Amino acid sequence: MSNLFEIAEHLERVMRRIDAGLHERVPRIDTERVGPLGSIVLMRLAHIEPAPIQALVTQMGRDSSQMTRAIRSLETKGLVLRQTDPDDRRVRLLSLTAKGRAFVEQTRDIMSELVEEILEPLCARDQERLAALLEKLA
Amino acid sequence: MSNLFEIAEHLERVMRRIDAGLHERVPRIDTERVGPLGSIVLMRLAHIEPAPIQALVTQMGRDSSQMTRAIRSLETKGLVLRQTDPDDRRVRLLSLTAKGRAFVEQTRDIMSELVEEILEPLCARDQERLAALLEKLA
DNA sequence: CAAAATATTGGACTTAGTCCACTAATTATC
DNA sequence: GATAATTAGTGGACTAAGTCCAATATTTTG
Repeated sequence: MSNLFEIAEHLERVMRRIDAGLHERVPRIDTERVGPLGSIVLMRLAHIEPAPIQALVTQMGRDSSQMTRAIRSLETKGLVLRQTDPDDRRVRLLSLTAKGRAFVEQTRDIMSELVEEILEPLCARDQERLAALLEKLA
Repeated sequence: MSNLFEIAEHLERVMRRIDAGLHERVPRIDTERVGPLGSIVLMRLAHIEPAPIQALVTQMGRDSSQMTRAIRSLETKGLVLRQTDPDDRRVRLLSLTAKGRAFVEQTRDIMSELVEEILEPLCARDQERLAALLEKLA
């Protein structure tokens, strides 16, 4: 495999563009001022809700005290609901509120817009090929 | 247009895997303890050396005082050379020392190894297709 | 009952990065 | 030749993010 590092470089460049694109969209995305961690938590939660805090901690590799604080902040902003799990009263099950769900939707829309911009140099068929390849990687 | 947000999600997942992979390789990569910014500066420099500090500041969108300090740190570690440009004695031209070049080589090797690991689910032909598509994006 | 797991709190700490103001040297401009 | 602009560096204040540690309360498991 001659050009593995070239692939790494291309990936890095694409990642940098995504980073930059997200950064300049922060004012439009982060209308609730939840910060980067808050956004990621909400996006993650949209996949796995209802989920115990512990699940977020391990899946995201964060510090549990950090996570507690991040979630409290999301809760006071009305984006997340914390309820004790009736089956195991030690755990708090997190779920998105309607407002939280709307936030995630909005974030997804803007991310789609960004991806569209980045994929612009590819024709529709190539875009689908790329999507298929990326899917295989996951 | 299959689903732009799905592509965004796949990209995000791949990026997370790269992040995680790099993170667990930090002890092997960052043998000179240059930190993440130092690494990026060296990698960037490998492309554009010899380059004035200003070029790094603008290309990387960093604070100039931060860059001055990062570069001084790299210089005292013997990874970078700072020489006044004879054509414009205001600017300092940065270049990699042999040690700096070795560091970049090592980093590239480890990144290649990581990319190889991530691309493992793809056959050789698909890997080449992916490389071609990513190249078009740049 | 003892041990383990979940969540939370408080505090100290590090790192990364930003922002600002200022100086010094050199070059460009009028 | 005086003045303005550019490049680089210094010092200091500041914020944000994240880590680490110790301790507690609650609940479940062995």
